[in-house]
Amino acid sequence: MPETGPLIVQSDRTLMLEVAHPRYEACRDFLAVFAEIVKSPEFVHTYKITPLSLWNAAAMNIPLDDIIKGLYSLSRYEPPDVVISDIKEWYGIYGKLVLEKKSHENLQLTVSDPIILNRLSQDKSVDKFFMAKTETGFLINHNDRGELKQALIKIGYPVKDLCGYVNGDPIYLSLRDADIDNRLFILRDYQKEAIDIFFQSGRASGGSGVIVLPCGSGKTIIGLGIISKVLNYTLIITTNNVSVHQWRDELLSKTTFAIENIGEFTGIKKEIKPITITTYQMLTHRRSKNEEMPYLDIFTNHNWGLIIYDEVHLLPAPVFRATTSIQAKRRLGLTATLIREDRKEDDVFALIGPKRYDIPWKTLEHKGYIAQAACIEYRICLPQAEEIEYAHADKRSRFRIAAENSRKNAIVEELITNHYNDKILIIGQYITQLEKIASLMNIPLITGKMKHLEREKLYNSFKKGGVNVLVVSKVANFAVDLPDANVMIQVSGTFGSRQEEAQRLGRILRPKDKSSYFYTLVSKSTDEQSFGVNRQLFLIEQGYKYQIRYYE
DNA sequence: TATCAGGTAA
DNA sequence: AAAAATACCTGATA
Repeated sequence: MPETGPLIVQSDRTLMLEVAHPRYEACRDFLAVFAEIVKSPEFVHTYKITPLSLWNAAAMNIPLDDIIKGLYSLSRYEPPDVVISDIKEWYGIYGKLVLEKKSHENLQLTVSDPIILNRLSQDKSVDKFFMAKTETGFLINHNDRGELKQALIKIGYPVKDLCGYVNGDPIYLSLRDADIDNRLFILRDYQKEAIDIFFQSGRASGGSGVIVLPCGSGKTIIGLGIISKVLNYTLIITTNNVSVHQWRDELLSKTTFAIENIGEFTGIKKEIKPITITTYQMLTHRRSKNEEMPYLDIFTNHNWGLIIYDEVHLLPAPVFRATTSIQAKRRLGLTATLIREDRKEDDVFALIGPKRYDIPWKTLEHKGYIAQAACIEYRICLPQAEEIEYAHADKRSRFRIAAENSRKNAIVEELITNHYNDKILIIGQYITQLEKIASLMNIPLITGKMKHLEREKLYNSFKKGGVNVLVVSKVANFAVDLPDANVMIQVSGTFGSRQEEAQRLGRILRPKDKSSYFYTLVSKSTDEQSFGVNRQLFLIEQGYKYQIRYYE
């Protein structure tokens, strides 16, 4: 047992990782497979082992032995037996409950552990699904496939679903060798790998599940690749209309599929075609509360063979509900983070499927597919008057006072001067704050109020070089058409959203000659600073380090 | 027939 | 715990 590892495993199942250790990076990448970061101060990062990450690791066929051996070789002291046996137990649960097709109507849930079998037959939350008990498990109606898996994961038992899929109506298309502008178009190695793994898993256990890849790494193309393998009627659900058009344009540009076979199902057009693209809002729309959702039956009213859930971390609850009833259809979730701020990760696991593929952001950076980025956090004191206001304010107003710290403006100005050769986006939470920055420095401001045509004009001059700095509100969180930049200055952000921070960094990661800079400005020793810490967790897990600079 | 303002929802 | 943005529908206007 080496006494020099970077990791300390404690019996409360937390892991402490020493940042300055030479094997820090190896250990961080190792932990990403089965643990979650919970705190990341300068010297020691804290992780916790979660059952869900272990199930995802098991579903991706990462050997348990690798995890255990890795822990021993990276730990400073011998890992406590309780932790090792917990890991073995949690990891081992995946695969102990297997759902298979028994007959046309019935499924068989096989439980290969007598203790779990016994426990399940007495559990009130699941026994209603059991039509009959067999020697090794239970008989289930195929209509309960989704609800059962959801209920079981809630009590700690993920199900390995081997029931297979029904095909939808057939289509034909293939990927082009060159896109519509005749640029040669070849799948990158990881894109090919993701497509193959998803499709292969379709034969044995999957054909459903989630692919996790950074923004700008070509998730849409992976979707197209999977459509071209499944070759069935496909429903694509995404977050907004711009993204609907982007999917349509990519289909036209990169596949042989004809435009008359692509439908848009949105507020403007109500088309159902062999490949149909719609939005979550469309599906969950209702005129008023207490009314039903008129479009939610689109899932079952047509013979889809594949459903693609774009940005699966944003999937709304009613779509989860609708998804429980279409477990026999192939389902692909695409996302950059898998983290949901509402802690519904287990619903994604049970209803869309386990994680099938992911690749760390830093790996893509090393391969040159995404740009190198430096993350810098400025901690800025409040000016005296605002400090007093902050001290007297109630909890609710505090965050906003800290966010709108007027000293941030001077720092923004300084950063713009330093980056005179770069493309800069200034992004923030509050319109008043953004208006002030925009008018002080005479920079164009884009908010949700601005008409789309006018936005496009500004995007264009930013792209061409007439404008090099833009101030943008939350529109930039969703705007798919926002041009590339290489500097982002975040003057304020939503409370603790790891997801938002990741998305914003993703904005400046398109590969280019210059490296990228992500500045985040927070008021020192305020609520804003502590929320900032939470925001950064996901990116630190992905290998980004935040430099901290102070402004007294 | 297309477009816009106003209201609602999550 | 809070603000902003989006996308839906309806009904009016040209």
